[in-house]
Amino acid sequence: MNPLDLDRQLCFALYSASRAMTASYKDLLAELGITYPQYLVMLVLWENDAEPEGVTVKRLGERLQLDSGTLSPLLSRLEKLGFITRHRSTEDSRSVFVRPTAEGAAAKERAECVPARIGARTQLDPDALPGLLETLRTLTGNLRGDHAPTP
Amino acid sequence: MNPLDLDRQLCFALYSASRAMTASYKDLLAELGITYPQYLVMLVLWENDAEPEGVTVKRLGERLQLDSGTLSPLLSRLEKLGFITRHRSTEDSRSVFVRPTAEGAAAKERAECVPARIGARTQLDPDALPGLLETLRTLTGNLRGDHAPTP
DNA sequence: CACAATTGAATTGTGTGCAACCATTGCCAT
DNA sequence: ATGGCAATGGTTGCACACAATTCAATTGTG
Repeated sequence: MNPLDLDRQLCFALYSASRAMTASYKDLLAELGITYPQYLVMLVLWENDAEPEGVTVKRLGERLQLDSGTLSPLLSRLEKLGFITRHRSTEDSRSVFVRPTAEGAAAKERAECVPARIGARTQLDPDALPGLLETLRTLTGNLRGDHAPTP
Repeated sequence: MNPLDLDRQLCFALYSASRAMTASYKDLLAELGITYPQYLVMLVLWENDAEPEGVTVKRLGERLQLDSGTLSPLLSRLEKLGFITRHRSTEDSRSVFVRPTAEGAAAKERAECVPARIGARTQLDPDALPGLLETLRTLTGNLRGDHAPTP
């Protein structure tokens, strides 16, 4: 069998599923006025709303596996939208803390129904979800692991 | 439980896995001199190398779920790289046929080892692969299915 | 046949991703 | 202290994605 058959490529199945997922979020997030990657940033901020200072850009990058080249302009847009503020750390002025504004914090309530609505659209068996999550996480870890030239 | 927990979001697991996969292809495709989306286009062209005319842009878009806004500039780059040629259909001059050049066709041989090398990096049980593919395809279909406002 | 509606690509504009580079800041061994 | 070095975030440049628009070519309808 042809090893290059598109429909047999895991990469394409992932690529398609990921784009379909992002597209499905679009109308729900439009109600909040943000994009999907911006939503991911807000998830991290909402998770850490106990931190009075907020979360550093470095920590956001680690959590989402995004570098400053992606995050910097994205955070600028979130700032302009009034969802977050940025301020340099007084401890170490290399670091920049990101914190939700009152409006950004309030958006959390409106976002709480989003996962369930997406979950319904997937029509997946809820019992199958944890296994799929675990498989994808393992896969991601394995792919990130071998940075070696070519096993 | 917090419904907004990042690590419990299928969307983020997919997003991470897809980006890790694309990143993993990078060094392998660098040997061919193309990017990952360009590789996907070449897969479709290689699949249809029996067609003497090639494949239309429309068909490429259907196969990859990409619109002309993405494909047009991507095809321009593949053309400049010498991998493909484009020519308008004589039957219906709205359509544009895309065909691999000799160089583009020859690259197929060099690409044949790529899926196996990626497969090794995933460290997935080969028996688990078909099930995962099926799950992802079903998921993609379900997400594309409901274009309705908000089930 | 005229002509409105549709189709297929290309173009434009916005927002990611990511590599490469840069400026500033902190750290540390001399 | 101080010169070298790592850490942090910003900037630049390129390549997607995708919505919206444009334009030419075709099709459907009376």
